[in-house]
Amino acid sequence: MTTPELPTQYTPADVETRSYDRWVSEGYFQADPGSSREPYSLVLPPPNVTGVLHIGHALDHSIQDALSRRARMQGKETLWLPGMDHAGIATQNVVERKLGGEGLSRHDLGREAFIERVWQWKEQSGGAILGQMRKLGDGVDWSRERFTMDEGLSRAVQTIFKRLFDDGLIYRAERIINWCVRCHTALSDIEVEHSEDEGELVSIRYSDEIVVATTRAETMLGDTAVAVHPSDERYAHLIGTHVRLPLTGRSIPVVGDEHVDPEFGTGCVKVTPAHDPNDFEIGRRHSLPSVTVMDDRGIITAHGPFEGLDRFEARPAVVAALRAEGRIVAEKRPYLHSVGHCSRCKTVVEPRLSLQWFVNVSPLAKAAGDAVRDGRTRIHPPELAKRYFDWVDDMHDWCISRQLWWGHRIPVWYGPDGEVVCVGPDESAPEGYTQDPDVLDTWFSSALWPFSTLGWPERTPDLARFYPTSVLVTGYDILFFWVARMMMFGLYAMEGQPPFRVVALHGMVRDQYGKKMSKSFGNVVDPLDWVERFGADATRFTLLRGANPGADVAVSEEWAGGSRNFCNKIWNAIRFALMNGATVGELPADLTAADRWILSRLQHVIAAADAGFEEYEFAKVSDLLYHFAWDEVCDWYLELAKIQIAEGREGTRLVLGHVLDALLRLLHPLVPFVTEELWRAVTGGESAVVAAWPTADPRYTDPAAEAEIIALQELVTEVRRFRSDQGLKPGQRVAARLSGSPLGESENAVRSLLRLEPATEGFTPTARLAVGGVTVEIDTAGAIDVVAERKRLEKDLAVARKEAGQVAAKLGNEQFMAKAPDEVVAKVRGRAAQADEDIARLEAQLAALPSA
RNA sequence: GGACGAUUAGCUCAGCGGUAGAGCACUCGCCUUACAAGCGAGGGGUCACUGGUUCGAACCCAGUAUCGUCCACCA
Repeated sequence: MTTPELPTQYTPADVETRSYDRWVSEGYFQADPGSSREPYSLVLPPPNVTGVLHIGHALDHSIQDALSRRARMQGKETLWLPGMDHAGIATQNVVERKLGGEGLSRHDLGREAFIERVWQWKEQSGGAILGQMRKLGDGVDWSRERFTMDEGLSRAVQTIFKRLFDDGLIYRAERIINWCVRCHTALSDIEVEHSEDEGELVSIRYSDEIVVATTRAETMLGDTAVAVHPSDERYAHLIGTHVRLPLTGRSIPVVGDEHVDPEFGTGCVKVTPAHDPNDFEIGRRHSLPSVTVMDDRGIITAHGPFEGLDRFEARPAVVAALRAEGRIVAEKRPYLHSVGHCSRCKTVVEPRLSLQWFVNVSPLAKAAGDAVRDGRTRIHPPELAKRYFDWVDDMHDWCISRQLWWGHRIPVWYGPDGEVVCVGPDESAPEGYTQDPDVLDTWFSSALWPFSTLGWPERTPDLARFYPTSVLVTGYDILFFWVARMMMFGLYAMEGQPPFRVVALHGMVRDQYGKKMSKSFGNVVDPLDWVERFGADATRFTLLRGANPGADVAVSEEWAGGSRNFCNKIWNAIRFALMNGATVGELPADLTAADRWILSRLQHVIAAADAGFEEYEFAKVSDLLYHFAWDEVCDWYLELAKIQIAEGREGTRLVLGHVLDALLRLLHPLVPFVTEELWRAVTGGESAVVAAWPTADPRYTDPAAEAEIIALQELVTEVRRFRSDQGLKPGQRVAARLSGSPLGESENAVRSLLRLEPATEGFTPTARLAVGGVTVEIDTAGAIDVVAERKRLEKDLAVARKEAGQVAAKLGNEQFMAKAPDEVVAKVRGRAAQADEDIARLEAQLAALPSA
């Protein structure tokens, strides 16, 4: 065994630069589809190539790394596949902004040169992300790194598009879509964020009898009807008549439509089919024309005085003009209403009539719902499944075309006479056809990630072996964007096999007050900053300690510091063990109670850790190991081991080695760097990465030893409490006489821990403590603070009497005795006995106190 | 407008039917040769409110309040 000199303080920067390259070059993270081991696979939610990883990614990665490292240690053929997403609109925006800084627009460059620029940016930005992942210690299979715009993944996109097209599940239609006037593209419904914004609700008189209300006055230029409820008595007689539209003088019909709520406002609605989704539907039902009054930049195109104005300039201008004509009958300002914003640039989204490509999601969404309903995929925590169903069961068709340049180009070509041809991979469009200029929504290719990365549409060994993946780990915020769509496409492309068996959702990382992190608020944590200051292990451990399933994680520097301290604690425990000759080997039969106790506790901890991992309870697992390591191993066992080693007990060295070896392996998935270093030092093994995951061994379960050590702990704590209360310095030795129930071999340990001298000639006890049948008489070699001690004993006595009273009342309650389960009654009886014992003890101690 | 979640110690959170817990913070005492990034001993909570179910409720049910999140085409 090697016994390297470990410094007294652990320095994460040193430890964390040593292992990663070796892990990769040894091929530990590289999966083999040909092995006979049970497969365990997961795909990394691909970060956007645009940015750098934020603390939320660090949480996501820490969980996945923990799961995959444990699976690997369990002997499974483990694949964690990394990669990145081209993130169409987000990336294009970033590069456009950079161009803007040079005074250029993408149009100045032209499509091809612009895309070239984006690729350059991708190389640079993507590299930064890979560096971050290495620093975090992500055990991913670099040989399988993928990018959504790779050739193979692009083939997958084209293949599934063609398949969906041929199945009639992709269609092109003129619809009202969400349009971002800044990004110049259509957006899907979920790319629109709604917020309650201030606006102005104006009521406009269209005729003597008809008043309509609107928050978007400029759209009235495109009105082609007024709608009322067909059974609204006030207006029924007007249906079929016409009114003259103010400002334009156009004559528009009054129609009756069920959509109108007679209770709301005046009961009359202006109908603008080209600029409002509801109005579009009304227009369809009544064959109304659509009049477009705004272009793709939000500039008014309707001929007249407003032409050329931006929509937000036109709005007050139109209102002013109407007021001048005496048409405004009421204004409500401020008027709070829900306004959609582009999720990328926050610009107010404009509903716009436009020709776009859509996925008919009905059959796909049904299948996606069923797969979770029948348990082929389990959503964890289950509470979040309801959200998933709500979404999947009522999904609108998905607008997939984007008027962008960066992305997968829509594989549809148009002939000179309007022919439409969808071109699959390895096919080419007929001569003279031109390709649709648009690209696909970035989530279209993300939806293929779990199988496109494994080689689909080819039938590769990876696909056969690692699909469906074992688990998907991601934040609940992209349940709809991504998870639901992977489910839809996975089930469609892979003959009903869902992309993952489990979806394990985590929350968002928040600051120490539970507030959302935002750049403007200045509370954003950069994971690399923490890695530098506290270490990657501490950063990961901090995140995992807070990771309750589906719940947000509040983190702070204090927590990170605490995690760093924990790593240091482990470091020093190992340092102590190595200095004391801890070793791994066959355990002898003659072990002390302390040895048997810690071995027994270890078995419980292994079982509990397994249970926690199975349920994705990372906070529980972290907490469990934290307390086992710190409270039990370090604070008690190590202290007892010191005494036993001084006594020359060989078994203790072996137990120490055994327990620390197992503890390091248990901790390795959570804090890989420091455990790797220490585990190699303790065991001389090759690497914790490929070490076996500990399994509980019932032979070491020992309730008697556990009871014995618990009794010892209580006794020691009580005496320490006395010493502390009495102001006896820790170093001060006092004489004591122990008697009563058998402490057996532990008496020496108790004396050592408490620095109790044997009672010799002239021993005159000044205090008598009794715990669990053991009586300790102490000669403090001087007067004790009788008043303080009496006060404390009386307080404890009062507590004990109260407890005794409560418990007696319970035992005297017939209903309780009749209905409570036996184990509960037994427990209460135990409490009664304990209370009686406490009372007797405290009374005796009080009686033994010398009078003041 | 719907749906879901939360409300427990100063802060962040566990506990989800049988004696209120953790980390950090706080108080007191300690440089006890693994660790002061440490050790020992403490203080601190009518578990949001009101009812109900139960022998027994932080935990189950109903309602109220306050936060939060998601979803929504009400002009």
